[in-house]
Amino acid sequence: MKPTIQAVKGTREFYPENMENRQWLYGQIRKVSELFGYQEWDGPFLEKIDLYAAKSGEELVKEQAFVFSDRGGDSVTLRPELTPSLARMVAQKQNELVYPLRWWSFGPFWRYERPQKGRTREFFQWNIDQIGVNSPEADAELVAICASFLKSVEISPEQVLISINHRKLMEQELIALGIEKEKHKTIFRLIDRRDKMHADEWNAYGVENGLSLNDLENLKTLLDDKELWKKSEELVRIFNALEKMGVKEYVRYDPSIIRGLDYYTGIVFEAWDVTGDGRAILGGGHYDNLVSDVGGDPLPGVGFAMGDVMATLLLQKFGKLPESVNLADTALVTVFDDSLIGSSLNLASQLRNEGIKTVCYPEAAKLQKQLKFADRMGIQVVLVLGPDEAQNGQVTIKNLKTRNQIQVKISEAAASVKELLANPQGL
RNA sequence: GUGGGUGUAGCUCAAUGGCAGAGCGCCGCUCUGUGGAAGCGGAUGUUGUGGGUUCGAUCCCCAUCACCCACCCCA
Repeated sequence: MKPTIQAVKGTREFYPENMENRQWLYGQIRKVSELFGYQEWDGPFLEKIDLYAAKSGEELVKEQAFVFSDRGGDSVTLRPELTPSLARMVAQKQNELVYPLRWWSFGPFWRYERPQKGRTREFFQWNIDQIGVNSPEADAELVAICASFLKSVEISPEQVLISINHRKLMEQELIALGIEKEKHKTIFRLIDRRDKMHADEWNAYGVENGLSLNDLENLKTLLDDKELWKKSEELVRIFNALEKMGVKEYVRYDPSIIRGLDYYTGIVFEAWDVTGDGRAILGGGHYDNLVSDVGGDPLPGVGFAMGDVMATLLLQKFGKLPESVNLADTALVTVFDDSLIGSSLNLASQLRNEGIKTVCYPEAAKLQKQLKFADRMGIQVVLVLGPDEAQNGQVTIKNLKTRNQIQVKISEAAASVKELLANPQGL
C-alpha cells in the first residue's frame, strides 16, 4: 500500500528512532553551548525576504529561499539562515543588552535546492555566536567550541579537523602580489574551488577571470604556504589561545579556506572529514558589519553554524550515534484476560503514581504475544497479573534481560519495579 | 538551473521478448501462564504511470512522474 500523498521533496520524516538521534544531537549541542556559558535563543521561522537581501549573498536569496505570499499579499520566506535575524534582534535592543553576548540556537531552516547527500530542503542548524567583542581570543573561543563538540561526540582529530584562515591576511597577501582589490571577490571564489577542480581546469578558470599565468603561479605558492599564518598577528594569537584551551590537535591552518558568504571580515573556519568525504560539517567566521547592516551601530561578532544532516551522516559513518533505547526505562503491565483488565489498569496507574513510566497492554492477549511486544519495544520489565497472583494479592515481576522473575505483593510492586529499573542485573 | 543513474512484494534486490522469484520482515502453528532461538506452514505484486514496437513487453523504444547521485551554492 503506497501513500497517495508523498512527503514534500527534501523533507525528512522522523520515526521514533530518528527522533531519538535528533534529540540526542540537540542534547550534545546544548551541553557544549552551556558549558561555555552561552544562552539559548531563537528568532522567527518566517521572515520578510528583504531581511536577507541585505547581506546574505545573492544566490541564497534569489535561488534558494522558500518564498510565499501570505493571505495579505506580503512576501514571506521560510528562514534560510539565522544570522540576519540575530543581527536585527541585537540591533533592536542594542543599548540594553549585556556584552559580550553569547547566544546559541538550534532550529529548523529551509533552502530550496536539489536534495542530495548531506543536503535537504528542510534541516536543523546549530548557530552559536559571540557578539560585541573584537579579540582574537573571542574568535578562538568559537573554534574551541567546535572542537569541544567534536570531542564530546567522540570524533577524534584523526577523523575531523577544523581548518582556519583569515580573510584580511589573504587580502593583504593578494595586494602584495599586485592583485587589485576589485578582483578579490573573484579570486576568493577561485580559491574556494581549488580542491574541487582539476589543475588545468582551475588554471583556465583563473585566466578567464583576468589572472595572468604569473598571478596564478604566485597564488598557488600562496595557497601551499602552510606557514602563512605566522604573518598574521591575529592568527598567531588565535593559535596560541587554542593551544592554551587544549584543543590545538583539532585545528590546522589552511590558506585555501575562504567561505562563500560575503559578510565575513576576519577569521573563517570550516570542519571537514579528514578524508575529504562529503562536505563541510560546519563553518563560520568573524564579521564586523552585520549589525550595522540592519541599522544598528557597528558591532563585531564571531560565530558558526552546523547543519544536522552532515553532522548525523558523519556520526553514522564513525558509529557514534547512540543505540536506540526505545522504552528501556518503561515497564509493561500485561493483561491476562478480560476479567483482569481492571486489575491491570489499576496496577499500571499505581506505578505511574510512583513516577514509573508504564505501558498497560490495551487488551487481553496471549502472554506470548505481550512478551514479544515488550521485547520488540525494548521494554525490560514486565508485570504479570494472572489468576494465581490475583488470588494472593500478588504480582509477578519479570526481568526480560535475565529471564528471572519474582512474585511480590501488589502493594510492593512499585518499589520492586523501581529497584529493577535502577539495577537491571539485580534480578 | 545543468548532467548522470534507478524505479519489480512491507524492505533489500534477482530474473527472463513466452507461468513473476529469493532473502529479510510479517502472520499462524509447534507452544491455552512467559519474549529473543529453531522447525513447519501461509499471505503479498495493475513490475512507477501513459503510449509505441511485437503474435506476445516487467524486459526494447518514446514520453512523463518520482527518487538517488554529482555540479551550482551552501549547513
